[in-house]
Amino acid sequence: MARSTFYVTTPIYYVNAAPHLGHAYTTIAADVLARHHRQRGQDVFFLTGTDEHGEPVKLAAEREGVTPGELADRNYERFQALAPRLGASNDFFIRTSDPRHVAKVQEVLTRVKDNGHAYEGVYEGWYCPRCADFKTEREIAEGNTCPIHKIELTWESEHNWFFRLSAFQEPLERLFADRPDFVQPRVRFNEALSFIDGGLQDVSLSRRGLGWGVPVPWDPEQVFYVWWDALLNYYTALSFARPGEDLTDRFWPANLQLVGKDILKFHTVYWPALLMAADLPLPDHVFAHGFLLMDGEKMSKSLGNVLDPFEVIERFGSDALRFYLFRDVSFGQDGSVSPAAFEQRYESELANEYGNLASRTLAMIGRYRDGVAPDVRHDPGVDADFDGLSSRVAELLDGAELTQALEEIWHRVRRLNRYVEERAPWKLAKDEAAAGELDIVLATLVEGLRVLTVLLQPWLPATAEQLLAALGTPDDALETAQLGARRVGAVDMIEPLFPKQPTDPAAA
RNA sequence: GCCGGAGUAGCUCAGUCGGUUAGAGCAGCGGAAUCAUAAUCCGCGUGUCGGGGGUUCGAGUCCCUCCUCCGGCACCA
Repeated sequence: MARSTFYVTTPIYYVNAAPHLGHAYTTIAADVLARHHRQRGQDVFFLTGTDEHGEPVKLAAEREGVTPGELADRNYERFQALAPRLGASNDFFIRTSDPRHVAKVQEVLTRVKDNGHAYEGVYEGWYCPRCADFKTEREIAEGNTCPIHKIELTWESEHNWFFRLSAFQEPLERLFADRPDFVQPRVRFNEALSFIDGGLQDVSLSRRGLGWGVPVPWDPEQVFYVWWDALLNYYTALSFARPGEDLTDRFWPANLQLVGKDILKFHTVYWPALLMAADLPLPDHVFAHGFLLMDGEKMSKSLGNVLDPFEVIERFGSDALRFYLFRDVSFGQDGSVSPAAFEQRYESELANEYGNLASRTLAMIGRYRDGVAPDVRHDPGVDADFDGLSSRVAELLDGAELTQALEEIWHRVRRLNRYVEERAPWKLAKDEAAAGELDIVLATLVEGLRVLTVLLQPWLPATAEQLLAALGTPDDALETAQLGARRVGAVDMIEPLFPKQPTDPAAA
């Protein structure tokens, strides 16, 4: 069924703004999937990076009195540093300012032109001389002025290059008809399709006089409109991510491209059209996730109650953030997050349910069996609860259902806590005659804990590594996520996995 | 305006092909237990499944209609 390779991408992040929770969200989602597919033994490539060209970067640089390249360098660092802090395992980090990317973009877009999909045309519109760019209807401020420079706009026309998007009307309609899972979730598929059904018009391929971008090889006074340059990163990166090696044939087309719903159109209309124009195969799926809201509103720093990923990581660790974001908000939909909700989940689920399950299990093995898990088969009474779990998780993650998959696993965390109460090992321990029964209970608990930890690894990589090491079963391959697939022996006593934290008064 | 979603317990949501007394988590109340990070477990819900109409032996689940909220409707990276 599944290919033996798995290529997943995040959007490349625009260096004009600082990294925030939204960036962390997409990166973590991609990472969960990348880690899961590695657990399946697949050859995985996970790409993220920064988008550095375009007018907004140029303007921001001007404001700060630096060159666009200097601004990009500075902000790139912050995004590049974000991934490891999130526990992300990306295989490469692309910058669109990389000369190898630039060269590849030129190569692909030249082919698009050679294939007859580019033509010279005239773009007309309201123009701001200071921005050196055209303004769209929505960007025009009161009195026909530039919202940035507060000066009057002039009606100008510019000769530049156009991409024949209209020629892909029918191919795109066919794509959406043939592949109902090309765009996920369904609501985004509908949105993209309705956009296409509205009739596609040609779009600018290049901009004149901007300077900060990928030069058009056949018309050096122009640079490619930043979206084309940006979209192509998913393809170009493979050609130079590994020195001396071209990974393109191995990983292209991508299996899954994660995007935010705000950039749906570019990834589900422009992008497949561009690939078709360049004779390149299309990705299997584009998945658009929703927005994280604060108190039901789009995140806004001015409100001051933003869930700051760096602060959360600082206090609770990256695993806790990774868990929370997919636990509290159904992946694919919009949902609210807050520091208070985070702390609630952290304490009740990570500390009390899962963390404490590990603590009580290890403590009982320590206390009753001198730290060695009994070498007996687990209780068949829990088989029904674990049978098919790992394939169910895999099936859900194939549909990028990160929240549902996590929910399935969490049912079993609760199941094991219930099992402890049902069997009351502390009572069995007082009865010599029940020693065999106690062995089974302890073996079942530790084995169940091991299986769940393997399954939780994509969301809780640092925790899983630590706990599996303590159990002496470091293998986290998905095939080991079956009761009885491994046998735990001597275990190490470890500190609480998710120690309780004093409540942050600012988070109330 | 057009198109697409959504409206289910106080809160957040699940409900696959229509079928037994509509579910989960959280919050609340009561209880049990003591292995554990005083962590866990059990019990407790008179919900007009947005309103109305229809199809059906039977509808939260299909059809019509109305109301409310959200999103999309082109160059914003």
